[in-house]
Amino acid sequence: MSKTNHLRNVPIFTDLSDSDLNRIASKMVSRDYEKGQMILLEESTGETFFIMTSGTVKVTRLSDDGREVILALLGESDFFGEMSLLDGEGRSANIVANEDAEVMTLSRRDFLECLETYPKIAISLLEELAVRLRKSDQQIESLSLSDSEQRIGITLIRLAEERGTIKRGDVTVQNLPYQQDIANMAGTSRETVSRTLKLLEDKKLVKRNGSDITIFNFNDFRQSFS
Amino acid sequence: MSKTNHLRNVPIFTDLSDSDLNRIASKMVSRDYEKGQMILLEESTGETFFIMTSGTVKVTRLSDDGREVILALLGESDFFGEMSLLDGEGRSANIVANEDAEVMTLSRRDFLECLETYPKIAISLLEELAVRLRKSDQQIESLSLSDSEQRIGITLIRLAEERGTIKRGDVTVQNLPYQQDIANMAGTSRETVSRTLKLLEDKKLVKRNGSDITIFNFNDFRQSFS
DNA sequence: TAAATATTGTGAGATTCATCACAAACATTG
DNA sequence: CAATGTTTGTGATGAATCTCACAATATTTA
Repeated sequence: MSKTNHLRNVPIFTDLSDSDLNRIASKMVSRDYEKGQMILLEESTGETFFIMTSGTVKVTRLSDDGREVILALLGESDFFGEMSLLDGEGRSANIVANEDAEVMTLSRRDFLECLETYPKIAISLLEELAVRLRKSDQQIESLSLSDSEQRIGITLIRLAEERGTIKRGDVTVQNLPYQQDIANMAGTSRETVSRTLKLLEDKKLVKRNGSDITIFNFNDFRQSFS
Repeated sequence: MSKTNHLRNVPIFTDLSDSDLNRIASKMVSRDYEKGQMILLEESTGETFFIMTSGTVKVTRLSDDGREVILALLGESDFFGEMSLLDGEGRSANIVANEDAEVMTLSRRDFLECLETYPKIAISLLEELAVRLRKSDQQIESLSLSDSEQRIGITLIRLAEERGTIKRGDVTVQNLPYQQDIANMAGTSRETVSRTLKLLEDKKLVKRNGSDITIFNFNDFRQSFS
């Protein structure tokens, strides 16, 4: 797919004309990363805006003793790197390729110029940040109030909403992340994830099949873990 | 103080000329709220953008059984209500006047028009949302990784950074929130806050005086709770 | 395919912390 | 200044869940 076509799929660029898209695309550069490779490091100051064209990456924060919190999993058409471009602070998170990934990049200067030139992009970006902030707020609530079963349930819902496929009210997520990663998303331990997944299966709320999981009656499921 | 002068103090408006500020101010309406009064309710759809001119409010989420998570405490020149204006979703949080508060409001239509007309406002708003998102991410990390002492320490740091006064490396926060509110900010229980504050005092890291608290050697303190 | 490595499952014990139940201190109001 | 209501302090207890230690699978590599 051409660079322009990739851009067309990115929410913040959808409002633009073909010629504008081309203008922007011409300033972007492609880069490839292998699974496990660090794309952005905490502490480094941001000079680049990234848009994913394939693969997945995880956005994490690391504590001194090496424990990891996963803030988000991003896939095709998602973007990152905008935060430190916007507020000038250093990176707040690390980004690691979760599988082989391909991205397009825009320099700080071109990115900011883009915002000045196309107010619509700035507004779309505001919408996107509002959505992310809302999700963060929900996660803060869930971490503050819920027990581990709830938090793991909510994490499954997040995964299902982002990469699940629906079939008669049931949602299947293929290639569930490792339990350790789910634990790092849910703020719990790997062992607790193992036990809880089994518990959910015993309750007939989900069915596992290798690394796939099917959530039965997704709407009810979501309801009960609201 | 005039409406225009209030606006001048608000970060997202600082780049504007006097005449632009006046134009915007003329569209704003003042409102007063009494301590404890609900300003915004979860679930209601957002039609208004708010800028605080005096007092403080708390931004909360409530669980079904009435437990509360405090996402932020806002004071003069802070603003809120932009989230659901931007992404069209319902409110994600409640806003309650923590003490008598005075705000200026802008309608949805005028707010969005503002963004279109003054790209600089949109960019400033992006910066502000980036800052908030960064804080949320930090809080998610802290809730995921830290024990209650750490979380309470981090909460004290947040409070000190927002409303503390420095004196020879020590920072004093006057009028600390109630322990219940600190607990709701730190994701722990009121009793644990009580015990932990005493513990920090025993360790000579802080000193309490009625409802004031002084954090000794603030930089070290922040360091050790990073 | 065998061996090596990575991931998941599971029991047992230790630990943190929420909760309950009051007591003490502080503030507010008649 | 009682007295009434709020906020804070503190012990005891139990439940949730983390951690440790391995066993059992699954997956990858040689």
